[in-house]
Amino acid sequence: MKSATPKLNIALVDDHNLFRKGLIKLINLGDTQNKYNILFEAENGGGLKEKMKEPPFPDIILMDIEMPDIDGFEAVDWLQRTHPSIKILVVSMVESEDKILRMLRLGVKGYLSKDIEVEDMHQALETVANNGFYYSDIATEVLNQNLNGVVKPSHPSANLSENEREFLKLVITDMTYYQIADKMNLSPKTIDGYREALFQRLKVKNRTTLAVYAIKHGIVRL
Amino acid sequence: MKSATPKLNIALVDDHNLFRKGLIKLINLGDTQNKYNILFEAENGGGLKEKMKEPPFPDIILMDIEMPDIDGFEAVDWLQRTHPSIKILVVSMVESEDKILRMLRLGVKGYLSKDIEVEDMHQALETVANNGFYYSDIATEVLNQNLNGVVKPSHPSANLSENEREFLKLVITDMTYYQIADKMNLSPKTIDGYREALFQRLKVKNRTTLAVYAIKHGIVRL
DNA sequence: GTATGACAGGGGAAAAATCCCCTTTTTTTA
DNA sequence: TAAAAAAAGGGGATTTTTCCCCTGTCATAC
Repeated sequence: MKSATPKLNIALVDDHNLFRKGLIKLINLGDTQNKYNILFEAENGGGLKEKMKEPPFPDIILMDIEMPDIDGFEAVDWLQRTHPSIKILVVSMVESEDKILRMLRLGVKGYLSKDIEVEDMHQALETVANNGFYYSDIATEVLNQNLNGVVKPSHPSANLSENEREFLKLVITDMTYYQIADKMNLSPKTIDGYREALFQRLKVKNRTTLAVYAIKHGIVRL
Repeated sequence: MKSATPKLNIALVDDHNLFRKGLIKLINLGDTQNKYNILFEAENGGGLKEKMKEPPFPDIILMDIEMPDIDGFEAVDWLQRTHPSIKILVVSMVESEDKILRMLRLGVKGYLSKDIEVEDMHQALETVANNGFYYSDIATEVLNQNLNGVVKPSHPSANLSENEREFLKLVITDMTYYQIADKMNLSPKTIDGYREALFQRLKVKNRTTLAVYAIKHGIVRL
């Protein structure tokens, strides 16, 4: 059977064979009109470049981010420069805002989390094939916040005094508050005041969670 | 068609829906004798515990390691204590020697990397179903090295008991030791013993530096 | 000028963490 | 299977942390 419109060629770039093979099954499952053709698979950006040396080229590429050697960012960047007409749909388990934003800025047509429903994946493929854009919830959110100049309700960790930062550096050590006071040439009671203020502002309940907060938010380095 | 032997019930524990669904397709693909039945899926250890509250129980569980909340290690530990007859086949992209070894020590029946061939996955399932063991290359290598007494100056954080790891996860929260004891169904005095032992082994002097150590050495995730 | 708020400091008590030394139970191993 | 080694638990004391309420100082805004 020969369809009027030629099939759409799809390529998969992901470093886990089991995931690629499963994804192929899922794509075919939803491809009731038999319009998709899996052109090739690659394990990483390097493998992709290899396959892209000569035609045929895919119309759509499903791309993971975390891969050995040449990762998704590099691969997408390279694709946009060398084959700008190819539509890229990112399929990744990465949920960090930074990385999502970076991918969107590179101009990908879609961003899917790996824990979406199969139907959503089909929908995304369909949309992208028709020159649309498809972002899963988490990516949409990130996008909106950044378009609307949501400068982010200034993180509480943004406005710390110098003394408070110094105090936090010492909080993650094995010094007692009394020793910290001594080192900072302040009264233990003043230190107690810093502690109390930080507990409230950063919404933590004890010294340990304060230390964890400081580390997690990069206020102190390990 | 009714087979003489009842079907083998399989459960999948992995936090990525797309991977689970793909894996199901791949399992069915190789199941020419139609002997496997996917009993349920779970997103993490918590979901697994939920499903394991009452029969029917699976015969084999395919388990990922990295999952939110209750991870693969905890889930396997729990399973071995509560349902020791269930066969566990780890399917993970984790390739760190430490973690592979830890899983093997927990007594899993098999260890598969996510980038194996589909046929190998079928083979592994078959082998485990028949009371065998199946380790993919990387796991076999790790196992051999350690059997041959390639000791490796093991980091003190390498040989922590499961209870100690669980304790460390709770140490970085705002729970008191009393609450931790309660949650782990142990006496506060036992928890105090864990604390003391870890202080000495990891050379730290208080709860805060213990938490910092655990974070710095990747024993707990933020 | 005075109010307001941020910063430094204090008293005192309750809660939690830390330490030291010891017993029982369970598991491993020789 | 007896001995040894972990693991679990306990008593009790000391130190540290946490909390609440309160005083003075200084600057800055009104």
